[in-house]
Parts: sequence; structure tokens; C-alpha cells
Amino acid sequence: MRSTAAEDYVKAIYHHTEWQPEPVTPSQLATRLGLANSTVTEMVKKLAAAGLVHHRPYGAVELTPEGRRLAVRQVRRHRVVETWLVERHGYEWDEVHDEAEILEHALSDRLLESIAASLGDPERDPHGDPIPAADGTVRRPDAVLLADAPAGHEGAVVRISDEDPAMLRFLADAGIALDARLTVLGVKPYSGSMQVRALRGTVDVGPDVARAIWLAA
Amino acid sequence: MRSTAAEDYVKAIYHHTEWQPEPVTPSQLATRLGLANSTVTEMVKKLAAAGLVHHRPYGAVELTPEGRRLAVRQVRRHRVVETWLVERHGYEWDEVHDEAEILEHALSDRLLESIAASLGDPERDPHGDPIPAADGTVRRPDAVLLADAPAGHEGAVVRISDEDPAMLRFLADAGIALDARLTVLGVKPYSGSMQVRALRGTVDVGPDVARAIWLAA
DNA sequence: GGCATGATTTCGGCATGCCGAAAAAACTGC
DNA sequence: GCAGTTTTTTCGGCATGCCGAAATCATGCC
Repeated sequence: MRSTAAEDYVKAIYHHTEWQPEPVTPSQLATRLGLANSTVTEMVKKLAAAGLVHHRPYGAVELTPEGRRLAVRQVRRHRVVETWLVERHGYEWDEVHDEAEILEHALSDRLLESIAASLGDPERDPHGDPIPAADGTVRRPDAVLLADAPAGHEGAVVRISDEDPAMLRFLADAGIALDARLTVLGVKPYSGSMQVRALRGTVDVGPDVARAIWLAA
Repeated sequence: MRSTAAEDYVKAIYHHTEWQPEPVTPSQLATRLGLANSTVTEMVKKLAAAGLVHHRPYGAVELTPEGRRLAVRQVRRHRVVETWLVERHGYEWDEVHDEAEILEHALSDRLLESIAASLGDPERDPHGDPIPAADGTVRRPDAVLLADAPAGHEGAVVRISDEDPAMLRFLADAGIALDARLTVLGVKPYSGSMQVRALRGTVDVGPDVARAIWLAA
């Protein structure tokens, strides 16, 4: 039970608790993985038998220490590959996800570490997500979700969720990239969108976008 | 029917006819792939249905033009990856095979070509095997199997079979590498081994080795 | 020509991952 | 507290690849 499928499941579980720590339900997992609920239930049972997750029937799913280790390892692999694709192979940051999704299961540890070393052992990936160290250590920057930032808050963009490639392109066009300094001007009443000042000018961002961007605290 | 398994089968079939053109039998395929005969028979039937091979029951297996295209593509991928591992990641030439075997199925065309370009589009891999071009063109050097070379023949090593990593290490120790100049001194009667002069001195090579080395014709 | 031997194929089975439909449990609002 | 909805689980099924055992074919030898 150390298949690529298992790696994908624990990574998805880990992913869910990485930036907002709530337990994950099977159906949320199914949505994220694009699988049927029944499939997830079955697989979770196998993962539990393999000691990678805790799960009581009809309850949420949580990683065991061992499952967490595997997940962190997988996250490291994914983000190292993404960084490598962008820095060495001319990929745009919205193009790397699918390729990394496959490669993270295919590279040996030796090759992965060689690639990481050739990049200078980076600590964050092109979206600002922290890259866990080879020993499993994770350093996460203090950050506030843009949607939760009060008016007047100012800070550099520390992370942009890689969930939606189209959004990544929209943000790139709007001049909002990693390390850009943003100032929260306020929420427009009833529209649900926020006004934000970037270097290039003022931008209105909808709630989806405001929940995809993290600012330095 | 374009699975990684299918890619492995057509590659194995192609491989067999690359340096000595004889048809492949299912059992030879099974041996090379490390599978049961029955498994190969079943898979060959599926490959035939998919138009990748010709096969009449109880007969040999041959690639269709389409199967050959797929095989050549796969060979290119494998050899580009091997070259990359040796040149950029400090692998020894006897260590690359397993990693390449996995990676050749996982890289996108885009990434593979980017890697090939970064290597200067090499035309042969660390063992001397020709790397097919991206368009499927294969250039093969004129070569004689050491075992078939007459006494007195002299020529550079053009290719060393990558079948047996232990043999590759033995040869490296003996100073026999790609491009080394060898002279065939003759066959030792009854022992079945050949005497060969290399730069570093005279070496006795057994029949296995003599069938793994090709010299420039 | 007949027959033994070895290669090939057929057959039932197994493991992994996936699905949809139906049953069971858990929440919800009133 | 209870009925309706939603979530989770169970169940039968399917596809891919693999296996060993048994049946079938091909071939060479006498």
C-alpha cells in the first residue's frame, strides 16, 4: 500500500489542512481528486489498514504521523518539480501542475535530490508554497488570507493558490505576482469584491480571488 | 491501448531487431520483459488488435509501421533520459537503466524535448546506442560485433550493450569504454574467449562480453 | 507417418482502482 | 422527536495486467 494512488490521497488530505486546519471529509476528498465518493471510502479503508490515516466510519479523515510523513515527502517532490519546470524549462507557473503531478511519482529520491540541489535547494515554489526540506521539516511563513485582511493592511504576496490556472493568468495580467506589495483598500458593499492597490494601480478582486491570495502578516 | 505496458512491449520487440534482425518469438519477449509466456501471448493479441504488431497464432511477432513509430519514440525517450542522467546528474552508465525505464513513460513530449535540447540534441547515449531524432529518423553506425570480428580487426568501440550492469562495471575497470580503440588478437582455442588489445593492455573476454561489444567496421 | 518435446495459447484466478446504484447512517429544520 | 435530505458505505461490476496449470500446436527424429 505505497502506490501512486495512496500518495495522491495522503497528499490531498495534507493539502486540505495546510492553510486552514479543518478535518477533511470523504466527499471533499472525492471532489478534490475527481473520484466517486464510493471510491474514496474504499481507498480510505485501505489507507487506514496500512496505517496512513485514522478513520472511524462516517467520520472525517486524518493523517497518522506516518501518513503525514508520506504526504510531506510527496509535497516536497511536487513543488521541487514545479520549481524546476519553471526555472529550467521555461514553463509558466500556470502550466506546471499536471506535469508535476505525474513526475512526482516517477522520480527516484536520488534524482529528485539532485534536481533540488541543482536549483539551490529552494524553500518555496513558484506559487509561494513552502517546499518541505528533505528531512520533512516545513517552514511556513506567517500569512493572512487576503479575504481576512482588514482594510488598511499592507503586505507582500506570500502565496497564491495553484488551484485554478485561469485565475493565475488573470492575476499575472493584473500585475499581482509573488512578492508584489498589496494594500487592502476595503470591501465594496454588496458586490462582495475587495478593492486592492497594487503597484500598477487599483484592482477589484472577487471572493474567489480573495481566498486564493495570502499576504505577509 | 497506449499504456505504459504497450510501450514496453513494442520497445522490447524493436530492441530485439535493432542489432540483429531476426523475428521475435513470444517466449523471447517473455524472457526479456520478465513475464510469463501466457501474459505475453495475451498482450500480443491486444497489441495486434490495436494495430501495433502483426501476429498469426504460433508465429513470430513483428511491428507494424505504427508500432515501429511508437517503439522508436520510446527508444528516443529512454536514451535521452539516460544521457541526461549521466551528463547532468552524476549517474554512472551502469546505473541509469532502471530510472530511465520509469521516466520514459512519465515525461511529457514538451519536457523531453526541452531536456534533449539542453543536452545539445545528442545523437548517441552513454552506451553508444543511437538516439532516434524527434521525427523518428534513426542513424545507425556501421559496426561489427566483437564476437564476429576477424583476428587483426582494429576499430573503436561504437556500442556496448546495456543489458548487464555488472558487465558494464567489469568493462569500465578493464579500460574498455566507448570510443576506446581495440585490436582483435584472436580466439583462444577451447576456452572460447577472445584476446583483445586495449590501450591499457591485453584483455581476455568471454563469449558473453564478445557479444556485447560492437566495433567500428 | 507417428510421436515426443518444446513452444504457444487458453482458461480460471488474483490484485488494484475505479464506477453507479442502493442501503445505512448522520445531520437538519421544524 | 421525527421526517427529509445529504453523506457515507456496501455491493456488484468493469478494465488492465499479471500468473500457473492445462490444452493445443509445430517440429524434428526415427
